[in-house]
Amino acid sequence: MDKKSVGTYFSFFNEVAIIEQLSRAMLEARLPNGLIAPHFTVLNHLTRLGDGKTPLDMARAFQVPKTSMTHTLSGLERHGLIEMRPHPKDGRSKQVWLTEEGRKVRERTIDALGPDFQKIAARFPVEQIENGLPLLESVRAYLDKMRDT
Amino acid sequence: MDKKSVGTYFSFFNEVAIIEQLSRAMLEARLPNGLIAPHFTVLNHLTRLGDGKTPLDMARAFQVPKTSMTHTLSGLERHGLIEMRPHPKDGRSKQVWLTEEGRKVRERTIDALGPDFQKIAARFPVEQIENGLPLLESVRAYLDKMRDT
DNA sequence: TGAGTTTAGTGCGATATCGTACTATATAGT
DNA sequence: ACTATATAGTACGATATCGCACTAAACTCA
Repeated sequence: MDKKSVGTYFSFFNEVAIIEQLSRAMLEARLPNGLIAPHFTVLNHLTRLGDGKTPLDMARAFQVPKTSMTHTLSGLERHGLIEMRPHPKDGRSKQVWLTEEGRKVRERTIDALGPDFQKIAARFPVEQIENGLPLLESVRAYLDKMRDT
Repeated sequence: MDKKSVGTYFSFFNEVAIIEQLSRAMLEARLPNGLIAPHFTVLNHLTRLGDGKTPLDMARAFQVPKTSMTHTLSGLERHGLIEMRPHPKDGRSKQVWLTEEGRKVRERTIDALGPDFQKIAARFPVEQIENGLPLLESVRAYLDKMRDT
């Protein structure tokens, strides 16, 4: 592969990494003290897709090592935002449930992000973001597939 | 803003975060022991844009806290991949220079990534990635601008 | 030019990340 | 059913991240 092409792929992943850094900082500025992005991401995931998921489900969903997920969940539990219960069908596994407080924190955070999203929307209409999504989704899916081969 | 739009922006940043996670893992699998993605990113930046940059230059380029950059640079220095020199014009500042070994490690890593890029290129022709880049670049630039206002 | 302000970098501490190794349970193949 | 293998989760340790507080140098502007 020629150097210019390699450079293009590098640029792509580099931009992605910087946006990740900036958007994470933006989110964390709105989170209550002691919570960081991965905590919120879990709350949001469970709210949108339903709770009762297993830790491994979520490690896979975010593509983080399961050992990192254990740590994130223990933080959320310590803050009383989730509850861990044994899995009814699998003795090795657990289920993660949102508490009332967990739902509230998620909602309040989204509200707090309002002004930030307003600013972004003022510059990037939702259609433009929608147009960009399919490429990101397919790259993500492909990297995911690459990983377990 | 309606919920659906908020969801779209969230999805966008969520995809970005997952791609960041996966691409970082891909890179780190090819790095020599003891080096992680931020180390490589610095080596690559200095190679492409020229060394002699200050730590703060690079913290800004990657949008990481300067205290994180200090840590990353100390790791690179410990591995003998960069050299820190006092800044000739500014007594508060420093300059970061690549060592021969630093250039080699960067080059070898890029070579080692060859097969990964091949696979990616087989699914996503470089034109497709190029088409996606402008949106990412402008989102990055805008978030950057938002941050210091 | 001196006092106040800004900027570059670091020390430190709390917490996060993640690889390795482990335990317990489940599943598969015979 | 019995053994071998695979899977879910965690303990632990090395290192990374990043906020806060600090020092030293540079800049500002009256």
